[in-house]
Amino acid sequence: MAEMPVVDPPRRPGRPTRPALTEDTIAREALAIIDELGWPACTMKLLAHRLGVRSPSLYHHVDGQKGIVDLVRALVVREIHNPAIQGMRWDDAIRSFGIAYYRAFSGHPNTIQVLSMTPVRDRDTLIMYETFLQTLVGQGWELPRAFEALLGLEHLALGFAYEWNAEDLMLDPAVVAAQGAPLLAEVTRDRTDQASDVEHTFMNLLGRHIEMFRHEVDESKGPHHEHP
Amino acid sequence: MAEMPVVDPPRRPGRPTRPALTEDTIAREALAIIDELGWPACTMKLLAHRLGVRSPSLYHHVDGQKGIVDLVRALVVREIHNPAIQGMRWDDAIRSFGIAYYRAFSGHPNTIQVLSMTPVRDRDTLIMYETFLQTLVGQGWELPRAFEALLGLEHLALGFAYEWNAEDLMLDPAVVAAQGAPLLAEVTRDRTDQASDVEHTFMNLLGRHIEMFRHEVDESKGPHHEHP
DNA sequence: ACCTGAACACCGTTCAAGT
DNA sequence: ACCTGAACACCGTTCAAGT
Repeated sequence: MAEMPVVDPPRRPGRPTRPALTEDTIAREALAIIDELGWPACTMKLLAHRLGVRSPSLYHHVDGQKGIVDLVRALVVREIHNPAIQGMRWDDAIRSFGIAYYRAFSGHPNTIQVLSMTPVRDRDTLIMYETFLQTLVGQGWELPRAFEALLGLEHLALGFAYEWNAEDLMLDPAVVAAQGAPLLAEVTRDRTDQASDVEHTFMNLLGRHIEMFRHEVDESKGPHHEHP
Repeated sequence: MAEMPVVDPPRRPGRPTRPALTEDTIAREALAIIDELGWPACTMKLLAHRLGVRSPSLYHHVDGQKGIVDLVRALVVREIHNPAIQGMRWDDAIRSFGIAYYRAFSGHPNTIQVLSMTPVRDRDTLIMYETFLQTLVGQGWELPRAFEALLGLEHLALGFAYEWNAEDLMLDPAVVAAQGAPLLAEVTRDRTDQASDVEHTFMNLLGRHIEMFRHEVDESKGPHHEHP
């Protein structure tokens, strides 16, 4: 049988006639690897290999690993960001943003552990935040309250998306069962069956969250009623 | 001047007369490094060095890096866990647990990014969760609801503790200011001054959270009132 | 400008040797 | 049982050489 060479030189040294890489192709391939295999698997070597290139080549297009984090973040944020929330009432805007946020990260749960714990530097993400803040502040919210709402929403959505979808489950049913924690064992055991209910549960909690904000907003508008 | 040897052999090979390490001393030193320098700095080499030992020695006491994560988690959880919540009314139990959770992680913000994204395997943590669930279920909560409350509480507390205290801020005021996001720039710029208000704000949101749960519990007990 | 191979510093982990 | 030095495999990153 004829064999392919074991070590494949994907390309000989020297500038190629047409660039082999783009920021965009790098970003998409990185996200694909993370979705399939998790963050730790997304090494410069594997990423380069799947792009038909050697790892040092990446440094001509991206600012190392931090740059790759930025690119992946921008890719996910692009799924979330909807400029149209500016025209919505604040409660609809919060709901819309929350759902989009949840859905995007449910689709890419393995990105959460790095994206949620890494400094935000890319413009796309900052603009998305700014749009959210403007929408609320434009409707009478105090800025710090709007920022709290943003953070609260993020953590709610990320928590749900991560806990139920991530590769490395926080609570492995097998581990839990081995210890003396029967209730915890029950709730983690059933969890996989309930996967379909998760979005529904999230929606529910999101609604509660919005009601919570509504009370706050009403209060900040003063203790007097319109119709005493 | 007499100089200390540059390379210090902390101890010659062979079994020492008295063990140089303990699970506990390793755990405490690891937490100290993380608090001071952040997770990435807590390498096996530095940890061993600060304990007056070479890195391979650690493997006689701990199951590698994963084992160290478990030890650090147990240390932080020991600051949170309070068995007495079992005797409290559910709303007091939630408040007490939430505050303890927040305070512990505010004191160790650099642990969050690994502890919150790593599988829980240690007994101490599982017992703490189990106690929380038992307290709520024992007062008529449905188990899935109690679990949601636990997750929601964790994410609320972790989010606050991390966002305001961590080494690597998610939003660096300098970076934000350089982009076109004036509201976000304002809120992140002021944030450092407001550090003292953070706990107060958290308490506020925690209270709202509990009220949210109260509505849910009331509803699940049926639509009829005690006194029609 | 852009890809290559070689090289560097730095990881975690294993293990035989020594007490 | 427990610490050591040596060794291994694997990282990210830099850089001179080549087109």
